[in-house]
Amino acid sequence: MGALLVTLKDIANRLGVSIRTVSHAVNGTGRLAPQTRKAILETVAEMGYFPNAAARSLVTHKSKLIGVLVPFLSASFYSLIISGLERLVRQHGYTLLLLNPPVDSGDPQEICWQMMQRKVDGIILYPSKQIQKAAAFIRKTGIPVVQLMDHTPEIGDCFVAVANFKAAKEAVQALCDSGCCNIAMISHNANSPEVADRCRGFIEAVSERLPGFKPVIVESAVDTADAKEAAMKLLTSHPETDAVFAASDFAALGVAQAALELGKKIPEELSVIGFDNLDIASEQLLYALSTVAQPKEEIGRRAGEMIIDLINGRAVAPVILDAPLILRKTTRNIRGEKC
Amino acid sequence: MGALLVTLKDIANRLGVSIRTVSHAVNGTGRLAPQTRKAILETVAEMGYFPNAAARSLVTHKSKLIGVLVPFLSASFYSLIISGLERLVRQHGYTLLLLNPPVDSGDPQEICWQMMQRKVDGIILYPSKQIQKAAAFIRKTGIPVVQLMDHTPEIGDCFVAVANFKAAKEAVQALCDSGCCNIAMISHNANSPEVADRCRGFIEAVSERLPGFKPVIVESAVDTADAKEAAMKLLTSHPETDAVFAASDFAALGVAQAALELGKKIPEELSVIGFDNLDIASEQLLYALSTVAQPKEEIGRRAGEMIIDLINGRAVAPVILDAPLILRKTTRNIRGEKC
DNA sequence: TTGAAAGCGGTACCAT
DNA sequence: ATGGTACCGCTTTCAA
Repeated sequence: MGALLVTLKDIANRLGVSIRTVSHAVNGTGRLAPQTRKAILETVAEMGYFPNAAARSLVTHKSKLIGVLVPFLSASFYSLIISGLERLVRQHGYTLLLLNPPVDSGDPQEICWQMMQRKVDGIILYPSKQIQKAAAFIRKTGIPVVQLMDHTPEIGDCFVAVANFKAAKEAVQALCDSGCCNIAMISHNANSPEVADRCRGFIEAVSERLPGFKPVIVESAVDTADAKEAAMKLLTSHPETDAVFAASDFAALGVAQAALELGKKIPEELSVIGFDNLDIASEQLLYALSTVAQPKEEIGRRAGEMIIDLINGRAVAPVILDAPLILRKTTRNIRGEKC
Repeated sequence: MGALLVTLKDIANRLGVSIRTVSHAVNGTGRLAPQTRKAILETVAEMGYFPNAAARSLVTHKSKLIGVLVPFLSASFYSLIISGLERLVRQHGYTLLLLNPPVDSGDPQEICWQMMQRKVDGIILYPSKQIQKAAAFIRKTGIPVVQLMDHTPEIGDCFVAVANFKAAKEAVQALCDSGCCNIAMISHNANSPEVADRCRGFIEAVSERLPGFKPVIVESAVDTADAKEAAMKLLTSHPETDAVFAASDFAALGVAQAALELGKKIPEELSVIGFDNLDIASEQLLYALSTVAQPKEEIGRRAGEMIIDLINGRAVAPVILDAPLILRKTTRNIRGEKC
């Protein structure tokens, strides 16, 4: 077995050349005699040398590290984003540093510190309430930041998000088109702009298509059980409801549960559309959920491209992706008769 | 605005003390006059200093980084493991370096290189076929490794896995107990030991409880559509089948789809048990899937504890976790009459 | 208790 | 085309 730690110097000594020469051979930089380079590369392979990122980082002031800060890893939502992201940045020689602190707990500064200490070249994060508190701190470091899904100006204005308003509006329009005229919405208590935009989209679609109709919007947690409870109240107090637009797939499933329990037929008596297109939507045995599909991998990919552009000093514009509506079994696709 | 890069030296100069003194103050090491320490800490806060991990790593030969190498981030399976893992290691001052290379493609050595260059203190990985090729390389570096879910001796013998054999056996026994006597299994073509153990558990349970019965095992990909196809063949060629044990939740769902399409009632005419307990199992509207629950977060947590013990030179023993059976709607819980 | 200084493994500038 | 060398920011002996 060879040395556990082969350095440039070791190679240089072995070949009787200078460290600088070996460095250039390894990096493919500078001008070197082809023969010299070849000899070095052979020795490098033979001795099992690989560069020490820390040493390199220390002198170049670059870490080739990208910090990722997302709230949930659970629901496969951010996981897919990260999957797309990882792939892209790796192609550019970057590696992900993954932070996944428990939601809204712990000192945001402390979390950021971890990334600062590592001297990450860029940061990709979801601007949660908690993180927003560290906005000034993050900004002051001057490290490029790409925000995900949402966008807080205090942190910066590079972000990749989804056209929530448009997507929601289209979903609700589709509901109208299929003949629904008593459409309600299940929203989420978070005062997050994404959800707010979905509400606005809902409201605008309704007011355009169903003039005079006063839609009801109820709130629930992003959780099937809680949404079901909310939906039970909604559907009993407003039995005329013939469609529900939910701000998440979890909520949509809660609605469907409630409807089923109340003996409402889906989609004949009640249409349901969710948001996100998680596995739980597509993999329903019966009642495969109609939903607004967030392009998760693409979001990750675009965020990756953006952060790399930023790191390289290129100008970038925010990216807002369309989220197409996927009609499955919880909506009537045939155009029903108008109310 | 202050300097973008405050160093120990800056602090030392400002206070007229030596670098060493500041270093000790920051790290809480060494003996220092309380007043000196206090003054330094104040200046540190004031100037917004934070240590440079690269510099520190260079001299300590420790990176406080743990490399994570898992195949899928998609199905929320590894995501949950990582979630549990991240939380634990962060409490110990470690950060995760996340690698998620496309399954079975790319040079395994190259992937490992990324971690070696970063001088990760420990590695947590799923020993895929691809990674196994780099076993010797990994081993030679002497970096502690904890394997997930499976275990290749060439890589090492620290791992946290699940008692697949036992869990599968218990699941099938439960099927027998509920009165099923024509039990089939959908397995997966991967020659992975985990899946093989599930098959063994299935076979042993069947041969103990249903002497003389020759069970059929068919294979499919870990994919609803493919499993459905396999199940269609199975259920039509063996219409007497009254229960299917699937090696994954996806496969189980495929089976259920096939059954429904063939007009078989679940669970009255066909019981189905899956494996993993993913969201898609628990969040089924109808037919909430009975399944073997892999304790994902705990797997992550235990792997985290193990790698840290390893890093600290403590002795560790492999961990094999139980995976409890969760009975939901796709099994008859009432004890049916024996065949 | 504190300071000076020697590296850790690289990069890059300045000579040669 | 190549060698010598001054750092990068930090930890850690060794002296004082």
